Amino acid sequence: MRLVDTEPGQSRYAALASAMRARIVAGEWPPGSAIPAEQTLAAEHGVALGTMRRALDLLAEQGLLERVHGRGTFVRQGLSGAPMLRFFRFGADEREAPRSRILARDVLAAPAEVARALACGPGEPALRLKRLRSVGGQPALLEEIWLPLPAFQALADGDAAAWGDLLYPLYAERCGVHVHRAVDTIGFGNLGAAQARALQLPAGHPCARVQRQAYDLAGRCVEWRTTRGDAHAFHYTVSIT
Amino acid sequence: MRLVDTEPGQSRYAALASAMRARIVAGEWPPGSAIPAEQTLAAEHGVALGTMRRALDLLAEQGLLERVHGRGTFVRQGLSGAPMLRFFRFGADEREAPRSRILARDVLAAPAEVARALACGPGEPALRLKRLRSVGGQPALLEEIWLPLPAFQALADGDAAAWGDLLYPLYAERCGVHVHRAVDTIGFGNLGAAQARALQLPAGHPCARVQRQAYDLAGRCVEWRTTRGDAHAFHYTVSIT
DNA sequence: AAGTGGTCTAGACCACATC
DNA sequence: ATGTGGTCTAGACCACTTG
Repeated sequence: MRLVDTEPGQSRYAALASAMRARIVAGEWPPGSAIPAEQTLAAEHGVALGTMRRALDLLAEQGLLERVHGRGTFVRQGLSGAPMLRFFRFGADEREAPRSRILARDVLAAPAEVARALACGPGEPALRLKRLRSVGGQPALLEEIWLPLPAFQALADGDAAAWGDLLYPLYAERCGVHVHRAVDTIGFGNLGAAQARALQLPAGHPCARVQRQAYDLAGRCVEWRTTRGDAHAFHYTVSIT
Repeated sequence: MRLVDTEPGQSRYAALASAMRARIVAGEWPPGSAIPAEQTLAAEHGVALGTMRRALDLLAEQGLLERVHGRGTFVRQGLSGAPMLRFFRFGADEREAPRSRILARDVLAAPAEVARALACGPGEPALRLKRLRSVGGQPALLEEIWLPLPAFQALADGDAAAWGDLLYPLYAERCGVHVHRAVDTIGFGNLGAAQARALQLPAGHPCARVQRQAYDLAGRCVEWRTTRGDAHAFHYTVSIT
């Protein structure tokens, strides 16, 4: 029977949740796989079923686990799509899948801000991508993406044209990196000359700027991205309570 | 003992939650007051304590109730502040409370879009406010606010200069309207000449536009508001999982 | 001390998915 | 049929708040 350190003031189920989180982050059950049944885990930790359920519910709320009635409890896969387009409304048919094209791929010294976020030494080499996303054949979003380098070496080589339209599944397949959480910071700016050209807009045109930092299960920042698109196409809804 | 219709496929606690929601919306316990103890409610409905707790937890998650250990369970007051400024970063000292000034107050026929949202007949009279919010003495946000009219008659009369800096507490005190939920839609645009003048910016300057619809406990739209501020001061962070 | 919500238990039974 | 998660019960005990 596994014992759990119970800090005073910490409830049993919270301690159990931490313990389970540690086992998941350590890779005991890889993303997408099922963890043992509630009964098994409860017995293993010597607690009542309800207490273990409470712990697992907590982790599910936090997005670490996914519970499926009748099938089991699973470690969540990475974020499915890259829902960058949810911030924009372009006239084109929404059902049509957006297309991606890699405009540039270079190994460069990361700027200070990027290096700090990615936790690689300042000036250390990183992989930089420039990417254009199109909707209905029209250029819509321009992205600049920084990836830390030993981890993403697999993307520095090979044919980028064969990558497909979604990056996160690619990260998972080719580099074993699962994006689990992301923080987007929205701001406003103006397009530089080259950026405007890529988006077929006049230079200096107003743009919405979304700066994203993406994290894996262990909380490491694994992607630093800036996305720009026509400010007039920007549209976002927030519900507050 | 109160009985609850249990639709097939609906769990007991969900049905209980609906029943409690109805009693709250009906005003059985006004905002800010405590509801009876869990034990009492459980007995009243003839269910186990755990089941009633589950129902109340659900309503708490939905923001309808607020649970306080040792004191009781309370019907939530309206949204505390009007956190419109969370969308912006102005240079001024953040600790300093923003100030408000009413620029105009008129009873007018509501435009079609507003009338539809407020569920008053198109062209029926409504109260329109124009309001300027300043931070550190500098004009920052310009607001246009529409309120449905029999309900807000108390604000059509009296001295608007004495209103103070927050509107939602005012709605509660003077009109008995509690704002419980709001939906903000963000976009970018350009300032008209008069708007720019009020904000001390050049005409045509880019602005962020936040369109808010606020709802009371019963789900009625009780406020329609558009807020504009310098697009370059706009700044918002979203976490996704 | 009394009343409130929060935690934990042990067990029964139900609903869903799979073989 | 079996195994999974979801619901519900009845009760004990703990932690926090108030008079």
